[in-house]
Formats: sequence, C-alpha cells, structure tokens
Amino acid sequence: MPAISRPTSKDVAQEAGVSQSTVSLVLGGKWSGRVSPATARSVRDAAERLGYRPNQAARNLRLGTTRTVLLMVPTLSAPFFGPVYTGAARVAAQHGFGVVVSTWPDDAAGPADSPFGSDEAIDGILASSMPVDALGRFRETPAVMLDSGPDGGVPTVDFGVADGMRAIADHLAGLGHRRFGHVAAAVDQWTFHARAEALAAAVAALPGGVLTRGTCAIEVTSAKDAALRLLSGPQPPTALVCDDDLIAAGAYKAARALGLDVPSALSVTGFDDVLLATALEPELTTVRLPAEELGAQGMTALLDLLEGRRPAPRVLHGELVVRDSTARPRTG
Amino acid sequence: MPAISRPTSKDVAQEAGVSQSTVSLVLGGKWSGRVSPATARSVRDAAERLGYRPNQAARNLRLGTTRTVLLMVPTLSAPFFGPVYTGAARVAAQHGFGVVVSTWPDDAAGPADSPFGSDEAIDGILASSMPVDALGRFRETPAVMLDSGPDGGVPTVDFGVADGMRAIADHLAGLGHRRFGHVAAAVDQWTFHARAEALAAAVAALPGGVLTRGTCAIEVTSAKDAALRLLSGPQPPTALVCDDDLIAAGAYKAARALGLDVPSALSVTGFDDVLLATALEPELTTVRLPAEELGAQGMTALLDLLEGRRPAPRVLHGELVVRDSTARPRTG
DNA sequence: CTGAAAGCGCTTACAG
DNA sequence: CTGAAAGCGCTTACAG
Repeated sequence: MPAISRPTSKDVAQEAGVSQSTVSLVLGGKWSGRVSPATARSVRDAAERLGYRPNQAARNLRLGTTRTVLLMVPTLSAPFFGPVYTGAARVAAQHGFGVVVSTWPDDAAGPADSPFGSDEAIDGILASSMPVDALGRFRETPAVMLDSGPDGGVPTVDFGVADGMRAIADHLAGLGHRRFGHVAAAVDQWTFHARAEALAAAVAALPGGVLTRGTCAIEVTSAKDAALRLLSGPQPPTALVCDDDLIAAGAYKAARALGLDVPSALSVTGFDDVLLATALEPELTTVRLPAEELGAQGMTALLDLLEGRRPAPRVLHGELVVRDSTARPRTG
Repeated sequence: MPAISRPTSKDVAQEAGVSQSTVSLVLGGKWSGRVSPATARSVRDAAERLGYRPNQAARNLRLGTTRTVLLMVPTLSAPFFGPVYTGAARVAAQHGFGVVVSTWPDDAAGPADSPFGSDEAIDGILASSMPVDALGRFRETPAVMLDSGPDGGVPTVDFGVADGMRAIADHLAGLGHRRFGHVAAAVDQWTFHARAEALAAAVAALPGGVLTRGTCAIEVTSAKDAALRLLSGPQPPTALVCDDDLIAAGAYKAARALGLDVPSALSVTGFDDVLLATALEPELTTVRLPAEELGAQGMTALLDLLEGRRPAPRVLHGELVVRDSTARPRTG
C-alpha cells in the first residue's frame, strides 16, 4: 500500500508532449542522435517538475535484472564487516544497486537459510572471507571474491596480508625481538594461512629467530588460553603476534594474569585495526586493513563483471600502525 | 544477464495442465473453496518439479509494493547496530522481505545521500536511535521507531534504559558507593536523556548520594578527558557510570593515567554489553541491551503495520551483567 | 527525429 | 471450480 501513486513515464510523456518511448530514451541516456536536444531538454524538465523516478520493479521485470547484489560474510557480529558493507553499499547506490547481506549458511544467526537457492533474486554475489572449502561454488551467478585469496576462475580483491605480517615482523625484529609467539586464528581461511606463512618465513629469515605457534578461536577467552600456553614454555616468546585485534585483547589478559607488563615485559601486536585497538590499554600496535575500501573495490569489480568486463585481481595495501603495545624486549 | 531463464508461472500451468490463474491462486494460498484439492496438489507438484520460484519484480510491479524495508541507523561503525540489522533481516526474510540499510543523512559515510527521497523504493522504514529533532518526519511511509523513545504517532520499540540505569545505581549503592560520576554521551537521543534522568533520580533518592556529570562523544579519547575532569575535583566520585561501553574504555584509561586501580580504587560501569565489555581488563560490569531482539521486534511491528494492524508500543528489558569492574569503594 | 506496439511475469476482477 | 484477459510501468525493436 504505497501512500501516494508516483508519476510514471507516461505522465512525464504527457507533460512534455512526447511519447513514452522518447521519455525512456532521454532518461535512459540513450538519445544521442535519436532525439533532438530541444525535446530531450523538455523531457528532462518535465521529469523534474513531476519529481519522476522510474519504477524499479517495472524496469527489473523488463530487463530481467534485479539490481540487487548479495554480500556474503562469515558473521555480522565481527566489527570488521560493517565497513565492508558500507563501502560496497556506497558504490552500489551510485549505480542504482541495492545490497543484501547474508551470513554463511553454517551461521545460525544468518537471515537466510541458504543464499544458494534462497528466495532472493540476485544479479551477483560479493563473497567475503570465504572458508577455503567453499571456493568454486559460483556457477550460475557472477561473483567476486573478497579477502579469500587469489583464484583462477573468479575475480578477486584481497589484502596484502603477507606484507602486513612482514611489516610486523620487521618492526618487532627492529626492536630486538627474536623469540616470537604466533597466536593464530584456527579458521580455515586464506587470509590466516597467508599470515602464518608470511610470519614463519620472516622469522626463519631472521638470524636467531624462533617461532612458536598456538591456535585459538577469534574470541577473547580462547585467545587468552592460547597465549597462556605459549607463554608458559621454558623459553617463552618476548613478542606475541596475534591474528586479530580481538585475539590481542586475549593476549593482554594472559599477560596480566602472568604479571607481565605490556609492552615492557611482553610486546603484543594485533591485526585489522578495529575500534578495539585504541580502546585497549595500552593501545595496540596493529595492521590497518582498509575494510571499507575492500567493499568498495569489490563492488566496482562486480559491476564491471556485470557489464561484461573482466576485472583484474586487486590487492589492497595494509598499513602498520605502531602504538604502545610494542617495545624493546626486557633482556636485550 | 541472468544465466539461465527460470521457469515462470506459465510453465507451471502448462506442466500441471491448468491455467496461469489457477497456479497463482494455489501458490498464493488463496485457493480454498476456489480450486479443487486435487488440482491444487497437482499445481504444487508441478511447481516443485520445475523448481519454480515467483519473479519478485513482476509481483512487485503488479502489487505496487517492493517487499523492501529501510533500516536507518546513526552509524554502521558502532558495534551495536550489526545485531539490530541481523534481527530485523531474519524476521524480514521469513516474510519474504529484504532489508536495506542507510545511515542518517549527516553521516558522510552513508551509502545514500538522503533516505528521504532516495532512489530506493521502499514499503516501510525502521528508524533506530533517532536524533530527537528528527522525529515526526514520517508522513508518507509506514514507519516504526526503534530505541527512540515513546511517540504518540508512530509505533515504537524501546529498551527499558531507565530500569537498566536504576539497576546500575542500586548495584553500586549496595556496594557502598555514594559519590557518583556520570560520564554521559553528548548525543541528543532519547535513550541518553532517559539514562541521565534515571541516574539522577536514583542518586537523589539515595541518602548522602552525590552526582557529578561530564559529557563526551562516544569515543575513547573524548571519554577519557571527561572522566579525567570528573576525577580531578576536590571530592572525586568513587564510581563512574558510563553511558556506553566504549565510554567506559575511556574511563579505564583515565583511571590508569591517574594511577587508580579498577575496581579497588574506582568502580566503572558501561552500557550496551558489546564485545568490548569482555575484551577489557578488568571485564566490564554493564547493562546488556538485546540489540538483535530490538531489530526482530521492530520488524515484526512494521510487518504488522504494513498489514493494517496497529502494533502496541513494546519495551525490551535490559539486564545488569555484573563483572569485575565494580567493587566496594576504598574508603567505606 | 519520433511514436505505436509488444512483452517482461505476475495477480485479480470478471465470465462462465 | 476454472480460464481468458487486462494491466502494473518500463524498454526496445520496428515503422515511419
């Protein structure tokens, strides 16, 4: 029950004294060389006077599209995905597209049972941070993968997480650290595999470098336990490299439980740079991942794809942000 | 360019050997007494065999609806609104509705310039946490207001923030606190006005109760400054009541800067119970607001409204969660 | 350079 | 109990 019936292209045609086809041509921007400039102008004026806006349902029906894309994320609870959505929605809106969000099927909190075969009619899919075993599922719908690693078949936008991890390792090594503990996310995603590899390689390249590794869920309690285990060995690490800012919060708790001051007795780093990073005390040294940019670039790539172009893979740079959670190790 | 052309109601009609009207009647659930059970069954079977799903664009065009509602929130960066969306989207999906999100116009990061008069064709609006001066704007579109206070004209769903604030005051008073500092959000929304009033009333009712008040943005640095000011007076408060968990994080920083241990030298409370509350050290005593439930109930109310019913105002209970940031004041 | 007509896939009076 | 027909508002060949 829409309150007031909006003007249609027929109304505009009548107001401008032309036919409906002419209105459609002019307003659709396909009039060059087909409609006289004077007529085009009068159509535009009429449309403006009437406050005309095309009925998307009719447009979609005629064109067979929905102008809706689906953004799939692992979870909406993680603070990381709000900005991804914002970036995607901004670019989409500029092109008259809407964005609908769905969480991965295994997430019971998700709005839809399954995005594959859901009720939603969709023009394309933006799939962010996919589980590794879910790759290559997109047969029928144009898709772009975000933060899911390079892929032969589907266009991708990724973060340069390896560079980010290397920047952290360099920063820590420069401060004098040699014994590193990696508090790694036990999540089967490309981004975490890439982080682990990059850190391992960086430490291996460091004379005297030693790396131990513990895994946990991306959750404070689990992270605290993992950090506790890492710190309880005979030659404990002097720096804890965490796969996520939230994991770093767990590392802080472990340090506090053991009476270790951060950063004087233990350096801690995060990854992502969400709000939490500056809410913690001390503020967290971490790698800033441009989440909103990921969404924006991903949507741009998807729109390209929908227009028949073949977007090249893109990699977004992550930036090391040095704050107060890292310092020289106690015993030089 | 949808990959494969889906079956239409005409295909189903042919498969079942009936007319398109009969298909529509049966699948729309309006056949009782109009179509024989046997025919209905064969239509359903045919639809299932073909994997038929109605074309929403055609449906919307015919019906004049969009089956889309707009959720307006102040910002997508705040961790509070992810769950609101999730709850709303879940209920919407159950009724075949989609949810599109927009931030308030003044937020430059928002996807649309202005939701009023945006390109989006919408059946209804869910407006969350509205600025006080933006009330009463909904003339043309059915709307439900969330977390924006009671309103004569528009159905509402709110939190019982006054009760929550009272629970905090009682908890603190029970521990022996008498000097309270309110680190209040300088945000012109009903919820914050209600919190301030409830706290003031509770402290006023407490023999020997004293309340001082400082305001800040919902942001760590600003909150820290406000807390610092409150704690620097001659008779500083022994408990800081914060309007938001993030503000509480700022209060922690102020305490640390002054060498005040939380909770032994200073009690701190938050509001909302977002992820941050348990990431902080010590974990934060706060009031849990059921954000996802707010979204779900709001959508239920809006759907009622769209069907011509008149949903009654609802108030959702906030629950005090006692953790480790509150204790007896040092000097009884 | 412009218009009349068809048709996208539905739902709903209307006729039988 | 069932079907033929109209029409929602667009866009796009097609004719002139």
